[in-house]
Amino acid sequence: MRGMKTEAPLLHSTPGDPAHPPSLGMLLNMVRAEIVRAVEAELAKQDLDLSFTQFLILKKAHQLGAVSATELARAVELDGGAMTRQLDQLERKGLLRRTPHAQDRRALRIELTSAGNAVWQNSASLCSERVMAAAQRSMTSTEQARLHDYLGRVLSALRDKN
Amino acid sequence: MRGMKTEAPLLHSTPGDPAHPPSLGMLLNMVRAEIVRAVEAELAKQDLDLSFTQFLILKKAHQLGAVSATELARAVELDGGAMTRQLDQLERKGLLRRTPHAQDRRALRIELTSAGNAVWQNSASLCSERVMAAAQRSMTSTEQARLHDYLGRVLSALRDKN
DNA sequence: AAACTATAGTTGTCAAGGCAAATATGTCTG
DNA sequence: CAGACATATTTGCCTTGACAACTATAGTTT
Repeated sequence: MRGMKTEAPLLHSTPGDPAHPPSLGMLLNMVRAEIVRAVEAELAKQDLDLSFTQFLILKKAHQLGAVSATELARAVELDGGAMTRQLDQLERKGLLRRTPHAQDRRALRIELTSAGNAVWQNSASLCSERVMAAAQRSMTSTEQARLHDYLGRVLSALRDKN
Repeated sequence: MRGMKTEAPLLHSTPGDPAHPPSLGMLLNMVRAEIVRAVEAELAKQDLDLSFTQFLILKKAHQLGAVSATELARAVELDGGAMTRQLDQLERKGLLRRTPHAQDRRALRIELTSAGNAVWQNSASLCSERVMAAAQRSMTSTEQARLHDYLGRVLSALRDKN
């Protein structure tokens, strides 16, 4: 069972060892990393100084309208503490604002500023559209739907485990 | 009920969100996060003090046999500096060892110890098998193959972009 | 062989995210 | 109503991973 094959597997490995095809988990990791990288590259090309996380926050803030910080955090799957700090940055950039929540004095109301809306609609959203189009261009729309469906099923299978 | 503070922090799947189904990128993120969480939970249940990254390093070290640190880093898609520190930890735990490479005095030869091999074969590998089985249990083997295929195609589409 | 250039590994630095504690406020129960 | 408990946000602490600088060694060129 020991790795007693021919000596010197040591130099020059090209990404993609034929003997060990990437597992599902590895593939997910790689695809996700590639998407993040591509989106950030597109954002930089538009001279937008936004991390992928910040991009997601803008996206959700635009989708959801006025929400609390916690709701936003859940929407982008980010820890509450991390969200506070990202909101600090985005507020400093003038892209969103925190206002007190009318009914709940613990909570905030997070809202895109007009600048934030403009950045989203005129630049940032297009960046992700380009990347996602590139990502899915090798699949028919049927296949795209299937991929989506499979991932959703994998997710429920994992979450329903207990 | 008393004193029960934190349950699963960010794993709420907000059911009331029909207007904005998760995008492909978001789905990938969620599935990956769920797999990482599940594998780490399984590892902890076996009293293995291993992070997901360390789990991956063991896996690849077992798959590849004796390799250089750089090759291992590429195999798990980890930065070289981060790899150094993970190797420090795994060596301290007695799971692998660094020996000088015979032909290249810059390089190392990373090898699982017998303890490392035992941990992998008797515990750690089974953890991921359980998780991956759970993840894929809702799909037929045809569908599993298709999912794998689609992800591979998405990956090449993104990488061949330039 | 000397001079470049590339590569392996280590280390320092930094930003990001997770977790826990703290604070303020809301909600429920007896 | 009082007290217990839950929730929203912030902050501190810690770990991780990316990136860059550095050292040592290989390989290549002249």
